[in-house]
Amino acid sequence: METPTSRPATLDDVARAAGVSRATASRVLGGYGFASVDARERVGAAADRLGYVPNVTARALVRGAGVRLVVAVAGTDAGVLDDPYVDRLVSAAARVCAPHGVGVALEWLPLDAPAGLRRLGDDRSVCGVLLVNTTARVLDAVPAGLRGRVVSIGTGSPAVPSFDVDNAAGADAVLRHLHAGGRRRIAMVTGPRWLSCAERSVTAYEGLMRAAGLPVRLVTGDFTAARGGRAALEAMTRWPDTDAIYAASDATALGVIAALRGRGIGVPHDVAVGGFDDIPYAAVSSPALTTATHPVARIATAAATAVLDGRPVPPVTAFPSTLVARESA
Amino acid sequence: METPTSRPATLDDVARAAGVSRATASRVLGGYGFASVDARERVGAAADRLGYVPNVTARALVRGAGVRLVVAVAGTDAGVLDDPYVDRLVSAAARVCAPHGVGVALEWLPLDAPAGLRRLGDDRSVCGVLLVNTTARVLDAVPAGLRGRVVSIGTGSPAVPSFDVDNAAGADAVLRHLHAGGRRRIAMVTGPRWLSCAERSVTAYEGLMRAAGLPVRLVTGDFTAARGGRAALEAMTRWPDTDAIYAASDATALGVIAALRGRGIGVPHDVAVGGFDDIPYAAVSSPALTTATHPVARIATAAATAVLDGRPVPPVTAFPSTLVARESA
DNA sequence: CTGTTAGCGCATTCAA
DNA sequence: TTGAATGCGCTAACAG
Repeated sequence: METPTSRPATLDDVARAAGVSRATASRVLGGYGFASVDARERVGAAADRLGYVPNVTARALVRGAGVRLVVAVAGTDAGVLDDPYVDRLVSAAARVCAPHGVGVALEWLPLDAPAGLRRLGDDRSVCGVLLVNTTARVLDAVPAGLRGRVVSIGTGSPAVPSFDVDNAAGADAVLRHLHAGGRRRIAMVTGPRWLSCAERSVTAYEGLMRAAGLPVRLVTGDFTAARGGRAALEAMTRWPDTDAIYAASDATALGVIAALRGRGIGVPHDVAVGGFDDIPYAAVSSPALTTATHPVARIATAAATAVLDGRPVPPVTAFPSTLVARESA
Repeated sequence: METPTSRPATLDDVARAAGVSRATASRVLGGYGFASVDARERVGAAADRLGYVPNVTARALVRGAGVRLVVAVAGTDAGVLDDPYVDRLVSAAARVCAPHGVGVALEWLPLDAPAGLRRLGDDRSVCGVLLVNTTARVLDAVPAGLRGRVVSIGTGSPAVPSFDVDNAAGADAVLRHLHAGGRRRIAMVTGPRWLSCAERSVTAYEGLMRAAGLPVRLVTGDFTAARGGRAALEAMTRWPDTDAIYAASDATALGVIAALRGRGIGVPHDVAVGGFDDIPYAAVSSPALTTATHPVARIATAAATAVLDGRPVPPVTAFPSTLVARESA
């Protein structure tokens, strides 16, 4: 805090003020290598007297490290970025990255042109990539240069470790709850069908229905409330005796409930509704939504931490999803 | 795409492959300065043959530019970061920053120790700061070194341009709607009282109530649904004849509605409820929420763009908020 | 334990 | 119009 109006202090300034060489200053400030107590003290004092802040850019350059973590969301159009789920991922990642001097960038990865990934691999300023909404095609397009610094929030591959919620278990829990409540004609509003991690809950649904000898009633959704509402109406038209709807996301479920209400169908009296995600509004909706947890922030935190640390990661890290029984089912 | 397994190409590689000097290659790739058509062609060809991607880190270092945009959220504790509003801001900023090679970091700024701002000002790797939830104290703590690269999402100051929604107009619109619907005993659940941008809607409320000769009934909230619910109960206890509640945020309003419902109070029949933000779930809640718009993503986009561009910015950029009349009022 | 020496990859003077 | 040289701020060998 010596000269408030001048330019920020550099390592050189600190070294000079402390009467040591730049290398020594670097060592004590960096915390590695040897340094006498005396040197340590003087450098430390000089540093905070001058208000020294290491220049992350220079450090990254010389170490060949990156300064950006890219969140790449695959999808048919840039609209996939307009999703509270993505917001939460990015925000959690940005929070983890901050203390490391790393920033987060958000990009859309065109589903049919995953070649954009090559660019990321060749960009030395990128310290890691978080892939979101992966497909087999996207995973195949991951360049070798990205190995070890790319993870998937969703389905993984041999080259791309996965960090994801256990969709199947979550779906299972909600569906069993529906069944335990006496529901026997359960329709499901899915997520986008191209999304492999969302397919896991569809698989769980189909498996459960078949095992119980119940009809399989699928309507395609896209995780949005608007589409959920339309899907619910479609389901009730095609199968009027439906007594429960399982939605692949809470947003979808809220849309389903709103549409049912609009049709004068009582929830849960006539039709029970279950969701997935346990978003904040699930607790205050009317009726309060029965759903399964989805620890989005924890997942993003773990994923970002993994690429920041750069240590080897198990091929798949599954985060449990547990039932939250409320009023809608 | 010459040698896929080797290290990413550098400017040197491109220059060598094109048979020109590094300086020339830099000029044509950077788009500035002169270069013969021939040189331009050869460098361009070499660049994309080698899959050259400029190293943002090196570029930033030499130009003295930053590589990170820091979103600093002021608050009493780190919990302020757990807010969908913050998520949206960060996400929108990360989207704008991506094409510039800039990443976004998210930090909590302790309300009583805004000295952390000095560190940001002295950090040469920080290209800009987005202040969120500002107070006078925080604004005063903005170091001179940050001038020109810091903006506020909320209240500003002579040194910190403001980008914010027109809270007063939004509050005004909802309150007038309530009044037009015949409500005369309108309570308000506020945001945190230390938050100056949230106080603007309180001021609007008080002004309107006084002008209409109506009672002022304030309960302090914190933008959350949980607190909104408790506040609603408190209001109905203190002033049982209350016929409308204006909440400073949609989350609060949803909490209010849930609490009222729990007490058997009909919305909007007994008590009308208005919110602010127009979050996605406002449209599908039951009853659908009457509220005013809050273009969070647009605000963050404009704010981030302003600091990235580095051009002078007007002291305050207000984003309009308009009424969305639905069922709750 | 410490200082000297080399760069990291790039933009930008200055001369040619 | 181009190339050679310089340095952004820092870390990592290396030699003292």
